[in-house]
Amino acid sequence: VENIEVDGHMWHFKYPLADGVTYDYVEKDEDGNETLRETRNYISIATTRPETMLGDGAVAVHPSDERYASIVGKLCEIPVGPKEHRRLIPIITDEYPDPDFGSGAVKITGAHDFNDYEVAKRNGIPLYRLMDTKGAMRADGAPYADESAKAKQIVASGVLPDANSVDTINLVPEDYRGLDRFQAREKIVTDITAEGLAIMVPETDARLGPVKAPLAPEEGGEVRAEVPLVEAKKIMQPFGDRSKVVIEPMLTDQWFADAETLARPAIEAVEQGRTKFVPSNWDKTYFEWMRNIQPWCISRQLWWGHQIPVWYGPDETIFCGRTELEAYEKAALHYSTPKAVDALATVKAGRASNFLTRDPDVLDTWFSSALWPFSTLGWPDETPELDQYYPTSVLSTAFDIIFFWVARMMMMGLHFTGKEPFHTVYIHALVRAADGQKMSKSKGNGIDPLDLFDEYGVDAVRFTLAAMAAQGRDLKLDTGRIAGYRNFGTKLWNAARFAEMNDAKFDPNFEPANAKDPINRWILSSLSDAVDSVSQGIESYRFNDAAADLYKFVWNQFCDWYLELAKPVLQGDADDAQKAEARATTGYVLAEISKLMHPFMPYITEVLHEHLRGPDAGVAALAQWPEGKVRDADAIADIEWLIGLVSAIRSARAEMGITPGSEIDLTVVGAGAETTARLARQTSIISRMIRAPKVGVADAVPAGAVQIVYADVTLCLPVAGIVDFEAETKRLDEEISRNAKEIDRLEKKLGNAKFVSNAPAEVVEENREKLAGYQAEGAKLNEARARIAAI
RNA sequence: GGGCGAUUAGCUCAGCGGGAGAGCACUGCAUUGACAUUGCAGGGGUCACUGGUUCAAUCCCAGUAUCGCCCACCA
Repeated sequence: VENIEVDGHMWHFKYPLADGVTYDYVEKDEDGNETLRETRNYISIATTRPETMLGDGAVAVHPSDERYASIVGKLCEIPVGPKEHRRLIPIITDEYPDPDFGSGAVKITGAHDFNDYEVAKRNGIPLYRLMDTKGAMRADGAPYADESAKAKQIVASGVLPDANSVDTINLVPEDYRGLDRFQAREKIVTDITAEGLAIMVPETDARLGPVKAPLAPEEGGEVRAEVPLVEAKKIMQPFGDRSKVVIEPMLTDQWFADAETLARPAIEAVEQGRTKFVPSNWDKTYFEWMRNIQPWCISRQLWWGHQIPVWYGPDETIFCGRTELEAYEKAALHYSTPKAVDALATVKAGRASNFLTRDPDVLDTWFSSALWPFSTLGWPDETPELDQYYPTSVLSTAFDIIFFWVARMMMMGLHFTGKEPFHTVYIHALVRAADGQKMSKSKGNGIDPLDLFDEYGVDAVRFTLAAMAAQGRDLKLDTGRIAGYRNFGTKLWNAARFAEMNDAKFDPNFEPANAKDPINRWILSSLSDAVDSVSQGIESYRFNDAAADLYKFVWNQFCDWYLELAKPVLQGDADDAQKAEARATTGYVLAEISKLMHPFMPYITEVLHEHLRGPDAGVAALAQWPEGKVRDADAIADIEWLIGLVSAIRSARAEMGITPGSEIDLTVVGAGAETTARLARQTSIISRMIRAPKVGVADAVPAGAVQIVYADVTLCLPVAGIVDFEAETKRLDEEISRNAKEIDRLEKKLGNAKFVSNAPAEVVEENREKLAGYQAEGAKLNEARARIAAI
C-alpha cells in the first residue's frame, strides 16, 4: 500500500428530517455574533465518497454543538434510492465530529471507514457492508425493498443484531447493484442533485470546485445562479502497490495479535540497555511506536506465506493447533460426537478428512519475518545452530524498517525464546534517489547498484557507502564521490605496482621494531596510528571515520610522502642495508594496508594480500587484524618537520612564480643544534624534494633571497636576479598581517581576566604557547621584511 | 495533527564548547619519472536567522524561517 495525495471532490447533501421536523439553524462567527439564522428541514452532510451513503447507520454531531442540539435523537433520511424505501437513521452525539469542520455533522458508515467504525461501535450503530472484494457495489441478497425493510426494523426495534447477520443485509438499491464504486458515486451524485437535495451556493462562491456552468441570464438563468457546492479537496488515498488501484476500507474478519502484550518486554529490553540502537537516538523512534502500538492485524488474503493455524468445525467453532492433528484432537474433545472422533481417527491414520476446514488466510509477511532470527536456525527444535547462533549480535539495517521488522523481531524473539535477538541495532542512512526522494519501485526513481558497479567497480561503491555511513538519516549518492574513491583504489594499485618495480616485497622475517631509518620508523608509526583509528572507527560503528582515516593514511601519507621520500633510497646510491630496509618497510606497510582496507575494498585488497604474502598466507578476510608495532615520537617529529619544510618551500616557490624545474639552493639561517642535526640527516632528501643542489647552514641571510619563516629558522632561497621583489614584499606583508591577526586574537583572549581564571589551566597554557610561537614567527617575519626594504 | 530530523564551501557531505574540514568542481603550474583515474600550489564559508546560557557558541538551550522523513488523517 502506498498513500498518495490525489485531487478529490467533497460533495454536500441534504439529509431531510423525518416527521416534518424543522429547527432554527444558527451560525455564529468567532465573536459569537449570529451570521446566519434560518429554519431548516434537513441536516447538511459532506462526503468525499457519496456511494457510502447507502450504508450510513447514523448522523453524528458533537455533543457541544448548539446548532443541532434540538434535533439530536430525531431521525433523518438518506437521500438516495427509491423514495418509498428510503431509510431513516438517527442523529446521535459523539466526540468524533469536529464542529468547525464542514457542517459539523458526519454521516457514520461503520463498515467503510476507520473512524466511522469506532463511532458506530461506541454507539451501537449497525455496520452495513456495501461492496464486494472487487470494489463493486454488492449484488447479492434479497431485493432492495426487502433488505431496507430489515434495516428499518433494526432502527425501529433499537436492538442491534450480531455482526454476521447485519453483514448479510445488502442495502444497495437495484439501480446501483453491480456497479463499480466510482460509477455508483457518479450516478448517486447525479440523482441527488436532480432531486434538489444537493447543497446549492451562488456560483461566485469562492469555495467552488469543479461545477457545471450555470445558465446565462439570456438563456433564462438568474444572474446569481446557484450551483451545487462541490469543493476541490486534496485527499490522501491508499493505492495498491501492484494494482495501482484505490484501496477501499471495508469490514472483514481478520486475525489480530495482541501487540501491546508482546511489546511490553521488547520495550523493557531497550529501556534496560540489553539491546542498543546505534546511533542511540533511534530508540526514540522505537519507543514512540512501541508505546502506542495498536492490535496487529496478522492475517492476509494471499496464497503464499505461512497459513493461519486455525481450523473451523461444522458450526464454525475455532480450533487452533500446531498441526492439523492437534486441531482434530481438540475438535474430537469438544464435540465428542462419533463424527468428530471418526475424523480424528482418519487424520491419525494419515488420511484426509473434511470434518474441519482450515482458514485459508496466511500470516502477514512481517509476522513470518519476525521469526527470522531463530526460525532460520531450526526453531522450534532445539538445534545446535540455535544454541550457538542465537541470540545474534548486530543487526544492520535502515530506519525505515524499525517499525516493520526490528520491533517485531524483538517482540517475537522475546516471546518465543525469552532472549533479545541482538544486542545492537546499527541504523545506517538510506540512499536516496538523485532528487532526494526515497527510492521506490512504483516511482521507478531508484539507482541500480549493478549499474554503479559496472561504472565504478564494486570496491569503489562499497568504500563510498562506508565513507558516507555517518549519523545522518539519508544521503543523496554523489557519483563524483564514487569516482573519487575509484581513483583511490587505482592509487593504491599503482603504489603496489611501484613497490613491485622496486622489488619491495613482504618479508616475513622483517621486524618493524628494528627498522633504523627515521623515514621508515615514521611511516611505521603512522601505520600504528592508522591501525588504532581505523579499528576504533569500526568498533564504534563510525565507518565514515574509519574510511576517511584510511584514505588519508594511504594517499596523503604513504603515497604522497613515504614513497616519495623512499625513492632516493630505493633508486639512489644508498647502501644495501638501507635499501633492503626501505623495501621491507614498503612491502610490510602495503601488506598491512591490504588487511586494514579489506573490509572497505575487499576485491582489490584480496588480490594485493595474496600477491604480497603469497598463496599460502590464506585470504585477507581471515588474516590476523593489523596491530601497531612501532611508535616513535622522535621519528614522527623529525619527518613532520621535514614535510613542513618541503611544503613551505614549495609553497613559496609556487607563489613567487619560480618554475618548478629551476634549481635553487637552500640556506638555513638561525638553525639550532636540533635543526642542524635534522638537516644533516635529511640533506639528500631535501635536496631532491625541493630541487636544491646545495643545502647549507649560514649565520646571515644571503643577499637577494626569498625568505621563508619556518619554525625556529628562516629558509633562504637565493634567487637574485630571478625574484620579483615586489611579489616577495607582498608575500611577506601578507604573512605578517596573518600573523598579526593571530597575535591580536590571542592577546585579547589572554588579556581577559575571566578567561584566565575560568578556563581550564591547560587551555590557558595552550593559548600562551601559541601566542609565544606566533610572536617568534612575527619577529622573524619582520626581520625578513626589513631586509627587503633595505635592498 | 503527532513524532523525528536537517539547514556548514558552487555540489555531495563530515565535524562540533577553546584557531572552520573532506571529496568533487574551480584557478595556476607541471607530462620520458608507480599513477593525468596523476603531481605541486592555490582561491572559496557571518557554519539559516533571532535571542539566551558561558570566560568562550558553528557546536548547548529557546524561538523563527525553510526543507525533509515516519505515523495518523477531518467527514
